[in-house]
Formats: sequence, structure tokens, C-alpha cells
Amino acid sequence: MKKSKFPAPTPGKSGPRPGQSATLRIVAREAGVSASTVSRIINGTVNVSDGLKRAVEAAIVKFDFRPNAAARGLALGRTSTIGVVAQAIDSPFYGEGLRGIEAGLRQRGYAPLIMSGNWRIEDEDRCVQELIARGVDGVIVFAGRLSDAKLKGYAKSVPIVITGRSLRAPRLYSLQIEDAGGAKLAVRHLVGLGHRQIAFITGSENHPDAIERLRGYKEALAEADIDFNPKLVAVGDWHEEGGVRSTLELLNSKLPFTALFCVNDQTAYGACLALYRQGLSVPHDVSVIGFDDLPSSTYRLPPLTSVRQSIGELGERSAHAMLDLVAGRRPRMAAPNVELVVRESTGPSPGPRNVPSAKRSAHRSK
Amino acid sequence: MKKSKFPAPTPGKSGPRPGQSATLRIVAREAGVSASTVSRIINGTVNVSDGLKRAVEAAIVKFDFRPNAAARGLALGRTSTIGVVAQAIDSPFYGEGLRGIEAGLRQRGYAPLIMSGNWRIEDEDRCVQELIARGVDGVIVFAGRLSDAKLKGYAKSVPIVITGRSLRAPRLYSLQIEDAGGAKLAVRHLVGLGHRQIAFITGSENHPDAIERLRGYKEALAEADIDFNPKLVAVGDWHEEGGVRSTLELLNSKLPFTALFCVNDQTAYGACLALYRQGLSVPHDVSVIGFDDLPSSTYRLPPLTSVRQSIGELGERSAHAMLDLVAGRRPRMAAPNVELVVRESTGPSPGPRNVPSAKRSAHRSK
DNA sequence: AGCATTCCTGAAACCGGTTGCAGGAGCGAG
DNA sequence: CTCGCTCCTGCAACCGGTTTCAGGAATGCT
Repeated sequence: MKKSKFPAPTPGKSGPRPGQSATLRIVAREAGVSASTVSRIINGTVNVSDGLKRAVEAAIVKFDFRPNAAARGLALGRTSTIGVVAQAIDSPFYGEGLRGIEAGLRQRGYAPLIMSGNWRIEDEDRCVQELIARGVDGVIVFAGRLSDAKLKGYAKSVPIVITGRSLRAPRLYSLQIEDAGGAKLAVRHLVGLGHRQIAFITGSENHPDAIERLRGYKEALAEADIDFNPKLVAVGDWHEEGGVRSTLELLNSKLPFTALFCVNDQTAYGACLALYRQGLSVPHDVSVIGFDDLPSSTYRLPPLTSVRQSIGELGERSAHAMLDLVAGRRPRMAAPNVELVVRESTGPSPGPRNVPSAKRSAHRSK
Repeated sequence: MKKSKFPAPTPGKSGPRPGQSATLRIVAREAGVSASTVSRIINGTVNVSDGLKRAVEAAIVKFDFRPNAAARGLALGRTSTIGVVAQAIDSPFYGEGLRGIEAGLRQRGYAPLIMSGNWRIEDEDRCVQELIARGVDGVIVFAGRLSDAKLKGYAKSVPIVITGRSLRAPRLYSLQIEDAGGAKLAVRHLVGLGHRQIAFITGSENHPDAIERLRGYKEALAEADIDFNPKLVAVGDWHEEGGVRSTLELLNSKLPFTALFCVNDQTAYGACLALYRQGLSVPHDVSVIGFDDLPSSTYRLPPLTSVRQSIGELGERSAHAMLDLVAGRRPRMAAPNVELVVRESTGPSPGPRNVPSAKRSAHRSK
């Protein structure tokens, strides 16, 4: 596997061996200069005479030379790679965030190394450790669930950016989403449409985002003098599946409601399907509103009203915050604002109801 | 930035400096052995006496030592990283594929470095080049559009796996999807339901997958003795947006059709929305069928009938093929089989429209 | 006991780019 | 003409693991 130990001072210039990338020294020999000079020219560290510069550039092109990233990383002590911990790459939410992160990093020559935590805290932990072992220059934990203490610990060995919570520590920056504020927007919108029986499907109960959105829901109800009824809150799982299940639970509980606020869009998708299955029409019988405004929400049937938090933008800002951290600057950006996007899944309240009976929806021709 | 030039022969054992990871030699000194021995113990290259092994392991734990990936990569000539070129990370299709790739790679200690081509061939090209420059051990091009010639060229410097086309070259492996076969399944299903006026929305016209699916569509029509009508083929863009646009075009053309086969699920989502906007019901007025069977298709309204090609599985197989390539083995796997998944977006034909003599008895049930 | 094996272990030479230091060339000023 | 300064360039020492090679110890065989 190793080549001969001799310095291989073969007098003839060796051409580029097929399947073997050229090294700095080969380029240097071709251009008749030393390796250091080539390195400096490539990095623009110093000015060199014009002739030399041209000769070196010609040699680089001739051998199609690309500096070996591992060697450069070793010498420089950085890899221009940022580790990213998501929960699932396939998932409209994380997909959108990752796109933003990639875009934000690429602008400055960095690339993301992405790993999935699969919604398991121990996997997430393993991800961060492996990323650190791979020598990334920083780690972005996107909507993760690792404990604050663990994150602070990791921040000792590598800069960390975390979204979805508020946390202060050296070399750690957090981007807090306006969960409660967004939830208020949603509920106020429903109240404005005349709804007073508003159910809520939350995510995993102990997730910070879910807790905050529940808080916003309660506060908005209080603003409108509506009593909070814990029986109108169901626990989902952030996915369509949980939305279906929780909606059925709510319907089975026989507690009347005319509107349904879901902790995220995927949950709302599931809710819509469950309502459809029960013959209830959205928004005619029940208004449904989500959170996140995933790109596909525009194309749902009906197009979903949602609270937009621009996850892509959040990803991009996380990336920029990370680049600030690695450059030793203090990041200054906050998470993007939330805003309400009204589409067709919400409408005026049909009026107070005793029990939402499973009925045939009016618009179906069957 | 550099440390002192002296070999730093400080007699006292230096502890782990905060924020600075331990090196092999520090661990070695602590354990009273040489760096080589520690390296060998870590990699299990040779058997060492039990006592030494324990001492070294203790030192590793003490300093929380993790071998520097860049240094290892430099010495070994590999990085245990595989470059992946997708078109967009946010996209249910690529998301699913990337999940499979990540899962397949992680099993063997590899990690994916993901870059997005943004549907632009020049971006895609730049991605591959940058990945190679970063020293990845191989590149997986997932459903990309680079020319065969370019790919063969790149295969000279790094192993390549490509999905969605058939191509043979040294150090290059391709996984061809059964596009035509899948399209046939879809059209046969529609024909079996009594449809004879079947429209098709394709993707970008020159994309290999789109071409093949069109071929399957034509062949299935021929099987059923239905004349191919080029006016029933519209050009989309693989996205919801194109599905909306193309469906409206088809409707405006006044050519009757009772079923719509879409080149992929996202296009079908758009088609459903457009039909809904025009007051047409799926599947009562028009049956819609997609291709890919994205996870979210289960939760559409109505749940979408589709041709399943398990993109996650395809991703995983691509990963395994790549690992075979880097290990010098010849990959042996093929793309997963396609299969029809019937849900609720397809139903019996309402009978020929705008055609005086109805010879089939199939009709709307109400 | 003598010599050949086998087994361990450490010194040192890599991998390929970067950079501190110093030497040499070129140039203006005294 | 010489001194001093700047500018350019090369040498060599890094970065931190890996691995070849060789030497020493321990064991096996006659």
C-alpha cells in the first residue's frame, strides 16, 4: 500500500499517474518552483512575480491539481465542514431546514455533514460525538432534544448552534423560535372567525416547542375569555399518523369543537385525513390550522392555513451564526419572525355545536 | 497559530489542555508506551499484552481521546465519507433517498457529505468537483442529469454510483429503475378500471426517467389497443407547480380524459389541486395515479394511488453498491422492484366523455 | 546450551499542505 | 560603491495518525 521509501528522485518529470491525484510538489516541480510557493499562490498569501504565477497556474491546470482536503485540514486545524444533527432527513420540516443550512454554509465554502438522530435522544448524542470525532469545525443541532447540560459540555470541544430553545454558554449560540407568539396568531385567527370551541393537538409532551405552543394557545384563549379545557388537548407525535389518531380521539370524546389547531403542519395533514374519513368537511365543519407552513401546505386539499416560521430561513441563519462562531465573532441574528398565512382550511365558525356528528359533507356529490 | 518549534520535552506529563483534544502521543506517554503501539491497539492491528492494553485504554478514557480524522484520512488515503449529489434536500423524493443512503452508509462507519444540484446541470457538476476536492471516497449521484461522458470522466478519479440510468464503466455502477415497467403497471390499472382516455403528465422532457415512463405509458396503451394521442401528454416539472399548470392545460385543451397518470407523486399532488379548483372530484370525475409512492401520499386527500419504487431502498442499495466499489468488490445489487399501490385516487371510469356511442357499461355509481 | 522462530514494541519515515525563518536578489539612498 | 531595506522564494519543521522495518525478548526445537 505504501510506496517505496526512497524519495523517488527520478530525474524525469513524472506525469500525472492515472487515478492518482497530483500533489503540490509535483505541480511545483513542473512549474520549476518550490511547494511553498505554489501553496502561497493558491492561497493568495503573498504576491509573487507575474511570470511565476502564470507558470504555476498552468501547471495546476495541466495536472488538474486539487489540494488534498485531509492534508490541508490537518495543517490548518480545520476542515471547512460543519456537522448538522437533524432527526430525519426525509421529513419536510428537516428537509427545509437542511436546505437553508446548506445554502448558508456554501456561500462561505463550508459544507454540511448531516446525521440523523431518528428522534432518539441517544442517537442524537452519538451523532454529535461522531461529528466531533470527524473533526467538524462546529455542530448545528437543528430542533434537537439533547439536554442543555450535554450541549454545554460539547460546546467545550466545538462551537455549537442550537435551534428551538434559549441557552447561553461560551461557544454556544441558540436561536429561539417564537412558538408561543405563533400559536397566539393561530388561535386569534380562529377566534376572529367566530370559533370558541378550539381543540389543540400537541407534539411529544415534553418537547420545548410543543410546550411553548401550548402556552401560546392558552394565552390566546384567555385573551378571548375562553376557558381552557384540557380535554380539548390531544397528544400527537409531530407526524401525520399522530394527527389522525389524536383527531379520532377528540371526535370520540364527544366534546364539541369547530376548530383544530395543530402543533405542526404534518399533524394537520393527518387531522384533515381523519376528518375526511369521518365525513367532516374542512373548513365547512371544522377549521384546521397548522404551524410551520411547509412548502407542500400550499398544495394540500384544501390548501392549509398555517403559521409560517420559514424553516429554511431559520436554517440559513443557523448556518451564519455558526460561521460567526467559528470565526470567533459573536453571532447577532435571531430566528425569523412568525406570520400567519391564511389559506382555505379555515373559515367562519358554523356556530356552537353540541357534538360534531359524523355526517355527510355537503360538497361531496355521492 | 503554530505552537513552539521545540519538541516540547517538558518532563512533567501535560494534562489535557482545555478546548484542545489529546493526541496519540500524549496518550502514549501517559500509558508509558509509544504512539505506534497505541495506534495498533486502537485499530486492533496486532495483539498486545493484556496489561498494556488496559493501560492504554485507561489513558484514552482519561483524556477522552478521539483520533483526529484529518490526520487519519491523510495517512490512510481515505476519509470514510461518501459524497452525495441530490437536486434538493428539501423534496420528499430526495429526502427519502438520502435517508436510505445515510442508513446504508452508517452501518459501515461511513457518513454522507450531501450537496444539492438545484436542478441545474452546472451546479451538479460543481458539486461533484467539490466533493472530489474534499477527498470523499466515492460519489453517489442520485437521480442526476450529468452527461454519461462526464460521469465516466469523474469515475477515473473516484468511484461513482448513479441511479436512474444504465451505464457501464470502470469504477462506476448504475442502478436502473424500472421506469417503463412501473408506468405500465399504472396504465394497466387504469385500463382495468375501464379508462380509455388516459392523459399523462411527464417531467422535464429530456430526463431519462421521464422518457422511460412515457415509453411504458405508450406500450401499455398499445397493449390495450388504445391509440396514443400526443395531445394527451403535457410537460410538467416534477413538482406540484408543474402538475397544476399541466392539468389546467389539459383541461383547457377540451380533449376528454377520465384518468391522469403523473410522472411522479408531486406532479399528481398538483394535478389533484388543479382538478379540485375546477370543481372536479378525484376519483369520481378523474382518476389520478402517481409514481414513487412518497410517504405522504398515504395522507393525501384522497390517499393517492401510486407506483411504489421504494426510494429509500434505492438509496440504501446505492450506498451498499458504493461500499462494494470502494472495497474493490463488484456490486451485485439491482434497483428494487416497482409495485402498484392502490388507494383512493383511482376508481372506475365514468364512461367515455364527449363520445356519442358509449359501448362500455362502466359508469358513475351515482 | 545453542540457534531459529515468533511475538512485541519503538524509531522513523511517511501521507500532503502550510508557514516561520532565513537567505538572496533587487533597488534606492548616502 | 556600499549599506540597508524590501520583496520574493526555498528549506525544513510542523499538523497527528499509520506503517515499515528492525531490534530485543521470549519461546520452541534439537
